[in-house]
Amino acid sequence: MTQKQEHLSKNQQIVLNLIEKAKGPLKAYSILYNVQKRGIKAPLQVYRALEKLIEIGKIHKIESKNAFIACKNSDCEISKATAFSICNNCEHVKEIKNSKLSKYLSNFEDNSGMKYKKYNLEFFGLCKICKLKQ
Amino acid sequence: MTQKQEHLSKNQQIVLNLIEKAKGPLKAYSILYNVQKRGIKAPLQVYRALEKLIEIGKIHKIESKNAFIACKNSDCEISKATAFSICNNCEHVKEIKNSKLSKYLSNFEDNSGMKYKKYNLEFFGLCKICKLKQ
DNA sequence: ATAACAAACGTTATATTATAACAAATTAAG
DNA sequence: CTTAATTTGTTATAATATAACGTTTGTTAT
Repeated sequence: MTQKQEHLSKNQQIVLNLIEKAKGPLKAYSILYNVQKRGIKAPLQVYRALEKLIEIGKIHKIESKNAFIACKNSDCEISKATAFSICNNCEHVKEIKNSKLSKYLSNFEDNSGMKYKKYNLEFFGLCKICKLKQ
Repeated sequence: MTQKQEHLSKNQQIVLNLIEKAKGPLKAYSILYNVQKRGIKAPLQVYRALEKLIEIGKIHKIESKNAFIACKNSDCEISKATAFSICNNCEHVKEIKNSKLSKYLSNFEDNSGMKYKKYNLEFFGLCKICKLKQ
């Protein structure tokens, strides 16, 4: 039994704490500004922590926003199947937890002869609240 | 009858020609270097053309790569439903044209009360060729 | 044709996002 | 304990993208 995900380093823990407390996805440099009081001084320190946290599935990158969000699903698993809903108006982002969807996509095959090991899906639209406002 | 997509401007046409000739996705600055002989001098000229071409559905952005690829599907439609397969080894990218998949995703609803207008899906794995090599 | 408006252009400067390279310190495993 | 692997700290720089401005071109409606 490996325990890769058990012990986070100091910087990794600092960055993860911040991301987990946040209401939405955070950008790398915004993370940097917010952890400077905790001793992290350079972008690279943040990016290295982010890289590791992504690798072990604690956070995900929202590619269309270059931002990072805590994993709310299967906390300690390496994430190779991610789906998000993104509001075009208020920018609210939420990870979609839907077993039918994930089953469907994990088993998806086309005629390319390619076996997919990982996917990332981003849905865009208006969230409930923004729909009412408009 | 609008004809938005009919007439591309000079810069838009230059950029589109290059992307359509390319074998894979191109990065913005690589596009820039390749169109300098045609009179485009600044990044912004490229980015503006890209923005327009995306808007009218002639090209797509591969978000995980910050790269741009010609649309091979419904050429002149504004694209709000995109799916790609990406080889982790050779970086080969291909747009997935699969009506079952697109129907499934276009009609997808979860319990968030959000109606999705657009999605982008990226699959990762090893392509046929790279699978053999490894 | 021409006025009025929108779209695209050219240009300079700058903002934002991310990585290279290297040496030192810390931690995990044999 | 000592070797290997990981993480750190640091400086510098690469890569990606947009702001702001004034000009030019293209469209539409008189």
